[in-house]
Amino acid sequence: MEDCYVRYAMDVIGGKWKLLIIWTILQNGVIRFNDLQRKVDGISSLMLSKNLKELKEDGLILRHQYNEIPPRVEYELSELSQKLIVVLQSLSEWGCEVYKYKKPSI
Amino acid sequence: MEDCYVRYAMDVIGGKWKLLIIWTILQNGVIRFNDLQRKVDGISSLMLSKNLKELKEDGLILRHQYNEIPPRVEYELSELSQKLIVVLQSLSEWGCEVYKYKKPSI
DNA sequence: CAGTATCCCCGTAGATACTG
DNA sequence: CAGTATCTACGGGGATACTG
Repeated sequence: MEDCYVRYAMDVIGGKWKLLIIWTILQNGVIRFNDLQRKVDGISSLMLSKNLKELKEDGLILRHQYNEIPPRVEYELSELSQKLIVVLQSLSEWGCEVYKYKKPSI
Repeated sequence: MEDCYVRYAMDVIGGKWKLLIIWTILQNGVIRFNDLQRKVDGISSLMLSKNLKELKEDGLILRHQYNEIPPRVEYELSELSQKLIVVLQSLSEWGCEVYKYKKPSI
């Protein structure tokens, strides 16, 4: 089935938070855990932690850990997720058309 | 937040079956309920019914009902979902890169 | 043929508390 | 600062049975 790579992509960027996290890192460049939590509105440290871990395992973000006190960990986008941005833009345009279809009254 | 149209798109094509259903209708053109169920591997009539209903409400498919005996209902893709195909192809290419990242051993 | 009604399971998301 | 452990809630997805 030819759509299985699409399914694969959806597995990796699906869920409630992942795209929001990627989007936030995109806008901020290198960013730390607590800064990220402040900017991704409403996310708990648990969810952020889980999602960052998965995104890292899927190769979408890079994690840099500095063994300092207090601890410092920085996150940034990988090349893979930067390629994703273009795709998301076209998906966004399509989503906009869906929106217009569903709200013709506005 | 600029990604909300993406979220909107994901809401509409998300879930386990929707892309599979769209893909199947794309390959078959106009198609009937039971034919669709046979070609979308593993789907129950309940799930197919639910998903077709939502896809229709979101403007992705067209439903033609003929009041015959036995009843005949045909489904086909709308223009909206045909525009989606191009986007899905680029998403599929990206998903393929993710796949290559995760399985460098193969 | 083309569905709907009902009940159930399990995985994702979240709240709370705690730690190196 | 940067997380993890534990428990709970909710909803998508599914099995089964039934119908115009």
